[in-house]
Amino acid sequence: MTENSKTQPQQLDKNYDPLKIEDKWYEFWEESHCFEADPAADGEPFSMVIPPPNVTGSLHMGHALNNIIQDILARYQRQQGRNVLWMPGTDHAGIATQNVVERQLAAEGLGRHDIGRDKFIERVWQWREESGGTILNQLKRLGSSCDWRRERFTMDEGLSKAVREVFVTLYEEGLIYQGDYIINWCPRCHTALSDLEVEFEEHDNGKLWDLEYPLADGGGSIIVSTTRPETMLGDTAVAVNGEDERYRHLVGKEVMLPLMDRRIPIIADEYVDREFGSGAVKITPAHDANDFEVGLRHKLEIIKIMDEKGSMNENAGAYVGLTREECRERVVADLQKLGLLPATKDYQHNVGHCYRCRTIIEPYLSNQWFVKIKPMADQALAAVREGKTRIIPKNWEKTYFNWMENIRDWCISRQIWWGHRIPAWYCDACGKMIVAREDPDCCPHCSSPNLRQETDVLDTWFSSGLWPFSTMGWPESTATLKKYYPTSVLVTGFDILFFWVARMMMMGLKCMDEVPFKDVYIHALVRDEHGHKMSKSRGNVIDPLIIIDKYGADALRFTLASSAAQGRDVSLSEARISGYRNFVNKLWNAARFTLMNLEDFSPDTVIEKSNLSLAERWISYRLNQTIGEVTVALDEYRFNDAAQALYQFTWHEFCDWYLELAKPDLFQNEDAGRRKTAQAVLYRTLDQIVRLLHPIMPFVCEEIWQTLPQVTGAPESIMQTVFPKVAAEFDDALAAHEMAQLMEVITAIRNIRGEMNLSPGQRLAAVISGTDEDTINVLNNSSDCIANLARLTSLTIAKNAVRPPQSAVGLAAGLEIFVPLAGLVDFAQEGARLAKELKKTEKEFAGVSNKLNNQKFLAKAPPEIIEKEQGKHQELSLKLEKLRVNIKTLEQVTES
RNA sequence: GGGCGGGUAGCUCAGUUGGGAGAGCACCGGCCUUACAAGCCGGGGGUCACAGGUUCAAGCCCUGUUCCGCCUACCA
Repeated sequence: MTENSKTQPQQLDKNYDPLKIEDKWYEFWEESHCFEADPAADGEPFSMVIPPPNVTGSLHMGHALNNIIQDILARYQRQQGRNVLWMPGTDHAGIATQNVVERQLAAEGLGRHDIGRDKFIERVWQWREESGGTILNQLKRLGSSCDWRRERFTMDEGLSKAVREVFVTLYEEGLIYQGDYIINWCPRCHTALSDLEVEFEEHDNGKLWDLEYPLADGGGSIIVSTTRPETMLGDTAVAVNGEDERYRHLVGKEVMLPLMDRRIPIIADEYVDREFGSGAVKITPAHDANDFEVGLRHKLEIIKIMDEKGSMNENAGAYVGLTREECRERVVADLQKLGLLPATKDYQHNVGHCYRCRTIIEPYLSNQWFVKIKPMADQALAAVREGKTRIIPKNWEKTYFNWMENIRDWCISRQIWWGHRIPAWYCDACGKMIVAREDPDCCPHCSSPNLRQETDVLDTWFSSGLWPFSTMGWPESTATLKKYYPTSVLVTGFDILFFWVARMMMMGLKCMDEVPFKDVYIHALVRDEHGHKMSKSRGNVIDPLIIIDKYGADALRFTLASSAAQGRDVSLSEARISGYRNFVNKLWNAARFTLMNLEDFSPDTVIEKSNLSLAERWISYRLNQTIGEVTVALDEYRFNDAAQALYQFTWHEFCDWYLELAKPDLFQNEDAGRRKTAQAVLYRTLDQIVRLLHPIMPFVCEEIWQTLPQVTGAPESIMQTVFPKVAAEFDDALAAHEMAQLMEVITAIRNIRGEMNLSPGQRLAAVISGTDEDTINVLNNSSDCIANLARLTSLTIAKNAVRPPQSAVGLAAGLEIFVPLAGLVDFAQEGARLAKELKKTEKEFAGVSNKLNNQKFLAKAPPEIIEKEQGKHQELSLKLEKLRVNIKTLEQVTES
C-alpha cells in the first residue's frame, strides 16, 4: 500500500468479489506481523491455544466454526489493545495417523511388520512432512490470525520433552502404575483403548442365548444367559446371588462346562441380579470387566481364550484358530447338538466399537499402564467449583462434574508404533524396570547393558493434555509462559470435553499448579439445515473450502457467527450463507456509495455537534448503541447477538435510512458546510462500522478500510485500529424519538402507495394534519426528507389541516396523513385498507382496555407499566376515532 | 437406567432479570428511484407442543404429559 493509495479515495467494483482480495490481505497481515505475539510488548495478555487438529484431518465445518470463533476473539481483543497470542499447531493423532500410513503400505502390499518399527515411523514422518500442513493451510483460508511462527506439533522435540517430564514425574509420585486389567481392546488396531475411545451403538440384531450347564454330580443343571456365547470356553465359574433361594443349595457345587469338559464351581456373589434372566451368570474373568472383578474376589482361575487379533488361541480347545465370529457360530451349533441351548431370543443391547476403525471392541485382559486419576480429578473439580475456570455455557459444568466424579483410572498405553514411546526400560539381567528422563545406557541396578525399552506408546491425549503449557516451552521457564499462561479462554466443542478439556485441567493443575484457562467456551455442533449431523454417508456435508470459493470467507464467517447461539447446535444451509453473502455485498455497496461522495473530503474534518441534522444525530446515537451492544455481546461470547446487532444497524438503519436521508445533503452544492458535515458523518459512521465488523468479516472490512481515506497517523491495517468506543457526546435520545416519528410518517405514506398499487414513479402530494406543536415542528424541519423518501411533489404540514377531497388516510405518530388520490385509483381499495386498519386497531384497543379495566392490575402492577398502558390507551382511542371519521367521510364521497 | 437440550411464522432459528410475539429465507403485490435486482418499497402469516398451577400479568417461573435429539451407564 502506497501512502497515496491510502489517502486518495478509490473506486470499487460494482460487485464484491472475495476471491480477488482474500489472499492479498492475508499475505499482507502476515507480512505486517499482525498475528505475532510478543511477550515483551505492552498490553494485558489475551491468549488461546488452538484445539490442535489431527495432522490427518481436512477442514470441515466443525473446524470452521471453532476457528472462526477464536479468530473473532483474537481480532476483537487486539483491537481492544490486548497483547494477543493465538497458538497454533497439530496433533500427531496416534491411531488415526498410523492407520493412514498403514493403508498406504497396504496399497504396496506391505504390512507394518514387514518393514519394522523404525522404518515405519520414518514413513509416518515422511507422510507428515508431505501432507501434515494441509489442515493448517486450510485454516488460513478462513482468516485465522494465529501466530504461525509458533506452530507446534505434539510429536516435536520440545513437546516430547514435556511428555517425558510429565510421565516420569507422575511415575515417581506413584500416579502412574502398570498392571493386568481388563481393558478395551481393538482386535484390528491391535491396541488397548481408553474408555472414552469406545463408542457404544445399539445393536437390535443381537441375541441372548440361554446355555444349560449340567451339574458335575449329575443332579440336574443350571441355566445361564449370555450375549457372547463364545466366551463360555473361558468360563471358570457360575455365579448366583447368595440371597437367591432358588440356587442357595447349589453354591459350592460344581458344573461341568460343556464343550470343554472342565469342572467349574458355583459361587455366590452380590454382583448377580436375581431378577435378570435365570439369575445365574457365567463368569469369564479374562474377557469381561465385571467377571474379572468377580474372579479377583473369588480367586478364580483366569483363562484367556483369544489372541490379540480376536482369534481363538490354544486354550479354546477344538476351536483354536477360529475368529471370534466363527467360534460363536460353532459353539452355538455344538451346544444345540448337545441339547444344551434351551432358548435363544432377540435382544437389543449396546456394543462397543473402536472410535477409529469401527471394529467391535473386545474386553481383554492385558498388561497396561494407567494413570491414577482420582487425586488429579479432585483438583480439577475444585478448580471449576471455585470458579477459577468458568465453563460457558454454564450447564456444561454439571456434565463436567458428573464425569469427573465418576472417573476411572486412565489407560494410557497403546500397542501401536506412532506416538510417544513410554520411557520405561526392562533389564533382562536383573529383571528390574527403569523409568527415566534420559535414555539409560545400562541398568542402574546391575549395570547390565541389556535393556529393552517398553514398546508401548502413550495415548495421544496424554500429550494433548499438556498442550496449553507444552506449546509455550514448558518445562523450560519461558517468557511466553510467564506472559500468556494461564490462557484466557479455550474454545472447543463439547465432544472433546472429557477427552481433552478435562485432561488439560488435570495436567495443567498438576504441572503448572494453575488452571490452564480462565474460561472454557463450549460451542455447538454444526449440522445440516434439518438438524442432522453432517456425514459423508448422508451426503449432506457442506465443505467450507467450497463455500469459501463460492461465497467468500467473510460470508461463511458471518453465517457461523450469527448462527452460534449459546448452547444450541448450528443448522447450516447454503441458502443461509448466500443470504449473508448478500450482506457482505450490501456493505460493499454502501462503501462504494460513500467513496463516490468523498472525493473532496478530508478525513481529519472535525464534526461540530451543533451542525448535525436530525438524521445525523440519530445515526450517531444508534451507532453508539450498537457499539455498546456489540461490545457486551463479544465480551460474553454471544456471537449471534453481536452479528445480529451489526446486521440490523448496517443494513436496515445505515443503508436503508441514513444513506437515503444523506443523499440530498451530499448531492447539493449550495450549502458547502452542510455537505461537509454530511460527508464527515458518513465517513465516520462507515469507518466505525467496518471496524466493528472486522472481527467477524476481516477481509472485506480491510479492503474497504484501506480504500477509504485515512486520518493522519492511521495504522497500516484495520487490524491495528482501535475497536469503536461509545462516544457519550453523541447520545441523543431526543433525536431517536423524533426520528422515529419521521420514519413512522414516511412508512405510512409508503404504505398507502403500496396498498394502492401506486408505482414509485407516480409522484404524490400529501397533507399532514396534527395537533401537537412539537411534532409538527419536527416534521416541518424535515419536510424535504419526507418528500424525498416518500416521493412527494408537495407536502403541507399544518395544525388541523383540512382533508383534501378523495384522499387516502394514514395514521402515524398521532397525525393524520392525507394523500389525495383523485383520478389515480379505484377508491374502493381505500375503504378496504381502512377497514383492515380499523380491525387491527380495535383488537389492540380491546386488549389495552381490558387491562385498564382490571382493578387488580391497577392495584398491583408497577406505576410505570400502568402509565404506559394508559398512554397506549389514549393513543389508540384517538386513532380509532380518526379512523372511524375517515371511513365515514370515505363512504359519503363514494356514495356521491 | 441416569442426565442434558429442544418443540415459537411454510423452513432454519432468535427471544438475558415475567409487562407491546421477532429475524433471515420462502411467499404475495409494486418497482431497473443515478451504491447495491446479490437490490428497493409495501404486505400476508403464529391458541409460542399439550394439560394444569403461581401471578394483576407467562413464550419466559413451577408440576405433569407427549414427541424429537444428544450425552452417559458393568445388568449377563
